[in-house]
Amino acid sequence: MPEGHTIHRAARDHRKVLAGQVLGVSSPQGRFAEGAKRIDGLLCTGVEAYGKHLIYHFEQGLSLHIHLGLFGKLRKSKLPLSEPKGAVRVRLVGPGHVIDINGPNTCEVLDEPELLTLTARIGPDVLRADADRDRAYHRISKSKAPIGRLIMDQSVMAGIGNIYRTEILWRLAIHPFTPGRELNRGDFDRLWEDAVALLEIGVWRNSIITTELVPKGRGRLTERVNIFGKKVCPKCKGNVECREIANRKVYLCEACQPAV
DNA sequence: TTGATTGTTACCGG
DNA sequence: TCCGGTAACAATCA
Repeated sequence: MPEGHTIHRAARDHRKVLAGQVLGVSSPQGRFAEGAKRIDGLLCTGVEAYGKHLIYHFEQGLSLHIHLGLFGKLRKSKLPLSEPKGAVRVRLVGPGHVIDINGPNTCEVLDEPELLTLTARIGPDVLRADADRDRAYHRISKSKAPIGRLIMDQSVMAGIGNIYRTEILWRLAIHPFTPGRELNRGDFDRLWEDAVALLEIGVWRNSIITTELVPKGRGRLTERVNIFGKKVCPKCKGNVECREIANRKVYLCEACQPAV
């Protein structure tokens, strides 16, 4: 489920619901390491996203670090408490709402130095105002690795996942196997700005939407993409190829995204 | 039961 | 040192 937009959306939402409140924190299906620092009954001082990592800040310099991985899910519901559904590893209980965190890849309490170590290894996040895009360009411009690998490398730039990778490169007519150092600054800036725009739409609509024409109206918002998982290129009607980069499927149109 | 999946990390060899 | 490949882990659904 989670690319960067999911996590940023949760951070913005959970901040409203939990920040400034003393939380009950439990682990119905135990996931905290034995001897982990306790955060239940502490004041939640903020919620923040760094790429796909979600950080709940608490008093005493402690924070809860969540990474949903491929399968994890967040579920918010109103009090009163209901039975946890599925593999709930952490349950955050505020004055009016409950956040259940199902099947996260990472779920740990960090102190300040540990949080610094974590954030230091996460690249500039396209959805963060403080992101330093020059840092991302610096890495990309020096690498011969395919751009399809680099933009999904969270230490190069954070937030893009497998679907956005395919969609962004198609929108910019960049072949996924293009070496990073072949991109000029203009290409990179367009790529960065398209990532920001698409992920912001994702946050707003709570769904991956990369097509230009999104039907208005109140219909249920489902995922709308151009070529991810498709057979026919919507632009040229040609064949969509499916290849692999970094062990994940990437789709491309050889006609619209010519190799360099 | 099998396979696939909007993710990450550790480890190994070139 | 860097880079690419592989395995492992996570949970759910068709």
